[in-house]
Amino acid sequence: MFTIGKASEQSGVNIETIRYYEREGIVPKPGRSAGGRRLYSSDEIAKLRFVRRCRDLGFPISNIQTFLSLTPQYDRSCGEVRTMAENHLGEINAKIENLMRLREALLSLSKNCDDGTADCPMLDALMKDGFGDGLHEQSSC
Amino acid sequence: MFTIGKASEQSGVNIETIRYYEREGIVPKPGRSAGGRRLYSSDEIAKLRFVRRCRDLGFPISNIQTFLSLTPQYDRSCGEVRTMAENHLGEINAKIENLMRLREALLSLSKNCDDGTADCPMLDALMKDGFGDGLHEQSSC
DNA sequence: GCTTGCTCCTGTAGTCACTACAGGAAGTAG
DNA sequence: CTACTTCCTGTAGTGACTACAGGAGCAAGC
Repeated sequence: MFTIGKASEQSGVNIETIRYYEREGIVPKPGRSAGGRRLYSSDEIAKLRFVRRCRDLGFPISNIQTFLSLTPQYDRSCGEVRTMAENHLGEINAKIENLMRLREALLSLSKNCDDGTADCPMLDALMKDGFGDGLHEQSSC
Repeated sequence: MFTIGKASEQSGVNIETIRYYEREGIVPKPGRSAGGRRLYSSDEIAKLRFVRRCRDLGFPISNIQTFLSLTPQYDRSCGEVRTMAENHLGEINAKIENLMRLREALLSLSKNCDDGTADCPMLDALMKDGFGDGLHEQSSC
């Protein structure tokens, strides 16, 4: 059994975050030592690691809770997991697309700054009417 | 002069968000009508629109506050704006890269789900040791 | 046995950029 | 005058943590 510090080290989850996960019921409450300290088994640490990896992959906690509730009956879970992963992939793709459009917009704004005149063309353009409205709607390009 | 509803419509900033910007000192307090309602000039609405566009471009509020403080003396601002825009571009590029790596990881995880066996290989892999640790460090690929 | 220093405890508040809601007042149209 | 809409203030909630205050447990050295 490991204290929270070791569990944090081994799982890669911050100590404060572990306590937060416990408070929120995302991971089960661990046992305690005589002095009241949390004690984690290797399985519990593996669960923390699992949560961290899912978070690293960008899954929201709500998804991870579903994952954790599914894991005992693996045989049913695969379809659900796949659906959630696909939804998540869709969101990631949308985010990438948005960021790339945003990058283009920024580049086109800031390259004008090279001309050395007194005014800043970038702020100018942002102040004017009509630029960049509807940046996040897919109709305009 | 326009009420907050019209200002919201014309600037594209939510009513609650306008009040939030005022509370936080991001935009100056507008005048009030006899009955105590906020009244916005076209200039103030333009400022709100400017804030929204910058937010759409992903700038944090702190940057936008700098932009707004710079705009009166345009002649000095261009360099600073460009620096901030370039920093911001760097962050956007990093985000895009991370998301793309993340997409690859997810794809490679979820495509195994096709094989129709009872266990979910995706959750399996995430539970195991060694997968995906250091996803967000740039050393690993 | 005692001190030092580290780790841990609880509980609360702060982060970012909003968003939502409750309970009431002002303004407008018929 | 009534009904309806818009607005007001103030507070709390969102997601996923992070930080801090003030105190307690624990191990090692003297």
